[in-house]
Amino acid sequence: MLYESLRKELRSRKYRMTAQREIVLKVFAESGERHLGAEDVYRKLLEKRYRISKATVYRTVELLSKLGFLRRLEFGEGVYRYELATPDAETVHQHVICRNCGELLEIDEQLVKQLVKNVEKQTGYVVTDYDVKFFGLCPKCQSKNKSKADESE
Amino acid sequence: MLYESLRKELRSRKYRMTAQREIVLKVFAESGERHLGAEDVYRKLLEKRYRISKATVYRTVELLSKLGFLRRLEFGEGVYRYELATPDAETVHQHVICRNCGELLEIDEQLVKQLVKNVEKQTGYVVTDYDVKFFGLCPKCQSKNKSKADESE
DNA sequence: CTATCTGCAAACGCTTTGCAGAGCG
DNA sequence: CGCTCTGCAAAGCGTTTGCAGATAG
Repeated sequence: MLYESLRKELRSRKYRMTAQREIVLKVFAESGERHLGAEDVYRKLLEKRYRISKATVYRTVELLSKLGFLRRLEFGEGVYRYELATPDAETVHQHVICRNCGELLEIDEQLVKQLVKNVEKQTGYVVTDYDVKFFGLCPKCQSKNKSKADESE
Repeated sequence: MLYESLRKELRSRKYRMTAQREIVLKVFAESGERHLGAEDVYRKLLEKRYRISKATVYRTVELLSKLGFLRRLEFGEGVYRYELATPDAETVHQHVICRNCGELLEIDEQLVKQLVKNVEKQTGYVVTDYDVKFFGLCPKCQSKNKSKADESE
């Protein structure tokens, strides 16, 4: 299971398995929320009475990303967020974000895949990963908001 | 010209035209580099012996974005960058970024436009803007790097 | 055992804020 | 002249780092 493969991956790269690393990974595995910042993880651990230092959380989250257990995201808030990277399923998700209410919707990966192909062809790059975000108004806010769009941003 | 339209836009929104605002805009208009962080702008001003406070630079850059003279970008470095938003030409650009050497290439906007259409259709959102980044290896680094891909990130 | 990892606290870099004085309109 | 803007310095926030002691293997 997950922690076993963490152990294996760590060993194969000459890192050590520690309680802290397992616990941090567990936060992601068990958390309902999907996009956690390092700071969020730290707070969650405090709530659960785990005594892991903030520095370790930051280091761990980065390590877990490097190992492929987490994926680093970014929504232009000035914070890095992370989520569980389930390597089996295709769970990369690109988003449409409502500028008004903040609603966040995933978009069909297939649409993006197509684009990636074309980009590779056009640029000669090998694309290993990507980050696609669309901003706009969700259907709900389209009907509501005709006026206050100006002062808000 | 540019500073005139800045003056107008400011007045129409009840802001004032100040030397600082013009100067900051000029930095973008005259700078060769395209993606400047607020901190970069501040340093450039220091070099040129302009005595504008950092706080003003931050405030100005934000204001200029709000007014549509600048556009805020973001490349996952934990810094906001800005560029001149030339409203006439279609200068939105999406990028392919090399994970190895950092080279940054623009990709054809048309490719992305297509995707936007589909996303709107599928989600019901009105997409006002977007942010599309691809990461991978540029042709040069593809040939060079067969080995050190691991430790680097 | 010893190299890696952790905790702590301090440092960091970017960004924001409060306030008193400067200056645009 | 009044209201906005600026400069300054301090604080804020997320993140990183140096170091001594703890711990995995």
